[in-house]
Amino acid sequence: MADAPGGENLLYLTDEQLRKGIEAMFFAYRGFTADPDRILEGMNYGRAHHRAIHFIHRSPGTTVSNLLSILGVTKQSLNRVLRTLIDDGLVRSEKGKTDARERHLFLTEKGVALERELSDAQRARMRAAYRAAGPAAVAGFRQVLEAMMDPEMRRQYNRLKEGG
Amino acid sequence: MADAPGGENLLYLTDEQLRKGIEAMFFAYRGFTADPDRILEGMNYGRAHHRAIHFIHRSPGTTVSNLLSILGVTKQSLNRVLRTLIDDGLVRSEKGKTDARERHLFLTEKGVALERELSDAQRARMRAAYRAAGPAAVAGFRQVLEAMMDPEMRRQYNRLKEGG
DNA sequence: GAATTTACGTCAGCCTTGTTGACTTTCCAA
DNA sequence: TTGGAAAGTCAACAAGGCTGACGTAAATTC
Repeated sequence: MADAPGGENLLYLTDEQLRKGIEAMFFAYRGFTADPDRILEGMNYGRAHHRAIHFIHRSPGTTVSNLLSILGVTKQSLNRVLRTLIDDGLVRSEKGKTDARERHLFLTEKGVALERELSDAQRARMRAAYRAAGPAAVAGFRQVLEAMMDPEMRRQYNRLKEGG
Repeated sequence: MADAPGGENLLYLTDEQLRKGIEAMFFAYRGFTADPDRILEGMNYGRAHHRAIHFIHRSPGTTVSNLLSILGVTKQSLNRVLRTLIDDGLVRSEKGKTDARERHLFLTEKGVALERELSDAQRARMRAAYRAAGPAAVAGFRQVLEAMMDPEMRRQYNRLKEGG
């Protein structure tokens, strides 16, 4: 075993190890989205709707611009999705009280029901994976993912974490 | 601390922990693809081209149908991407010797160069994340991702692992 | 009070990347 | 020799990104 000058074993940083990690991310993300995708297909919604629903559920009353910065898309793109969700009665949009330019977003009962269905499916897979891997692996999993984020995204992620 | 009947602490399986994992996957995947996306933007290619290039590099001489099953898209979708890569001289397609129906795919020098550029960027981020998290965390990371895959994808992933 | 900025919505058009369906060509194997 | 598999192609369509331009209402600043 070749150790680094500092004494730390760096075999886990070889290109081969990194490539395995890259491929693991690719295949795992497919699994990660597979169940919600299956539920949404055929009901006129897609992954974009799922993301909006998730974060509105997560932060009820969030504004459009806040959602924009979390999702990292243009307002035109988000608006198209939000429009259908509002028209279909899954999301409610409320004019702000202190700042009437803002729109605060909430899930309706119907929206909550779909969110539940989607997140139940996604959590079930996550739970199975967590259970199979064990608590120590889960801690490592989260550490690596967090380190992989762009700083701005890490801020968003941590802001959500605190809030929850 | 509430332990499970079996004596195992299951706090890491709470809905809250699972939700954090879900959000971590979402934000981390954005970071994961950000650097290659940046390189590809403006040069007529997208993530689909990156994926094709990656797996052709990974398994030189792979057939179209093998690539299809790895990427999980339709042949029409893959063909469009492959067409532009072949036309632009990044990929070479060779009629099979033992089975002439098959097309074996290889990267040209130009293709290898782009693959290198893309994977260098992606590996750099991965390496930074791995280094920040440490070897134990990396092992856990890979364990959880592997457990999250669909069985068929896990087979693909492991086949690639052995090969490499 | 007027001008500017901010938050949001919307129209129009474009691109990538996914889909289905229909069809042809090539070639292996029964 | 014929059926079926592998590959490629054409056409059409949808989701969901993007840019640019424009409008409106409300807040802020000058």
